[in-house]
Amino acid sequence: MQKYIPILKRTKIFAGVGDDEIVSMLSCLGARLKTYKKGEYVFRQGEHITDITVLLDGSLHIQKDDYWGNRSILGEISAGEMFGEAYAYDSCAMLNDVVAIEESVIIFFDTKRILTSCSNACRFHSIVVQNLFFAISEKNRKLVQKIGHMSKRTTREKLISYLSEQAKKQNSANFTIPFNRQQLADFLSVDRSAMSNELCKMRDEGLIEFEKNKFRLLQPKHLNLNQI
Amino acid sequence: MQKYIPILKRTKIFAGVGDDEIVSMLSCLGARLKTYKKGEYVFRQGEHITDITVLLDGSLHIQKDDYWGNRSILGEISAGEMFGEAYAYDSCAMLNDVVAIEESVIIFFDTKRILTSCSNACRFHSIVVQNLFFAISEKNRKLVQKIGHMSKRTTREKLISYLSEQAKKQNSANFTIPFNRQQLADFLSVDRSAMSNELCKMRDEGLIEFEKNKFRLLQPKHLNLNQI
DNA sequence: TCTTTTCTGTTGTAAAAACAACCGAATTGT
DNA sequence: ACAATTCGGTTGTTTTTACAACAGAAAAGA
Repeated sequence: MQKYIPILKRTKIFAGVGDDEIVSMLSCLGARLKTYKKGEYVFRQGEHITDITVLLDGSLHIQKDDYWGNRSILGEISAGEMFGEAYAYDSCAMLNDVVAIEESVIIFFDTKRILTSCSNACRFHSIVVQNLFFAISEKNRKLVQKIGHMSKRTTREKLISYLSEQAKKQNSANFTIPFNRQQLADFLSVDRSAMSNELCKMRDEGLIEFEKNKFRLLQPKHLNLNQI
Repeated sequence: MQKYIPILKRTKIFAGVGDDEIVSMLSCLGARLKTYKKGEYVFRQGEHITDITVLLDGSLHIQKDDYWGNRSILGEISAGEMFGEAYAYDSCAMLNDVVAIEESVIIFFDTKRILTSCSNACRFHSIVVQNLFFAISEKNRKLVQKIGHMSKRTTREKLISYLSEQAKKQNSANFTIPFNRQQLADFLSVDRSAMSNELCKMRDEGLIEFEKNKFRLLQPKHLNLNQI
């Protein structure tokens, strides 16, 4: 368990907690380690889980099968990431499979013991609860934003929605995005070439300028950026 | 404050907490009431909030303006619903406006006081923390599911994704959905008539049967529902 | 440096969706 | 019972997208 302290220290759930405190909290939180071989299932659809988990080593796929058996991969989890936290509740079943795509080490924390004040009242327990809350909140915000973009009807509107958000976030009409073209297309769930085409049309119409992943929004229609 | 106890009792955050306990917790959690006139802003884009809020009376719109000033309404909040909880964190700014669309009463809870064990250790504090966690988790799950549907390229795939999920959730190939056609189209972000058209094509091809909001999935390709 | 690979933009075509307009059935209200 | 409204389905047109194939530039690797 000791060797994973550096990884745990870098996770959101233990942000602001020192090495020593993490060690003493591992037992307090009822932490358990488990290793999975490549191809082994960590969670299965329909399963009821009660633990919050962090991937310490390896990588996982979140995948889903539809009624007709078609499989799709929803996302990848890499070391240090927390997962399953939204399902760590008795009355709800996992809706996806989680599968190890290489040998992986996972640490399990009993959700109840995290959420309930422990009897020996360890100092950092409330920090962990707050961290957990903030981590879920952040995931939540990102999901809402993504839906906001995806819900637009046309590729152009999706792009405008996304680029507007980035400009706001970076507080400037000039900004850098964390995606290349293919990644942005995947994020917005559109075809790359069609998106690239649309970006260029928008550039030709004088709406935006860009080079690589650096963008600039133009024509604010007499609006000050601060008003937005 | 007293008159809103019945509403609070029905909220997710106070599930399992009795009337008396709610009253005693209101001060413990630092609750504050505020009334908003029609059109008044509850939260503004860019604002940093520190409270978790519940709408006690009235209704609110969550809306967003893009860089060019186009406004879109992302959702409506009605009495008893919690909101803003994903933004109740110092380092993050509200990304949307929240506006009262009629006279509304809102209760504010200081997030820190909810997440930190209170000194007088009221019995139900940990229940509320758990409730809060479960409520956010549930929102999170719903968002992930929605993204799963929306990320499909065609209307047909979106429908299959959504209907598969419903079948799984209700554990039967026969199930009822909580939407009419327009609502389902809005949920999946597609055009109603196009979706209606696609549904009928799928019915003609023998994939599904439906009447009103009752659906049945057919042709499981030799798959048992339990395997999915 | 030269080769290979990745990234981005471009074009054309076929497929799909949005949009608009309409109709009949069902529902609601009076 | 009647009128008005909502709801779901249908059709045709226009717009948009996905898809495929390709090419030049940039980056990475040998």
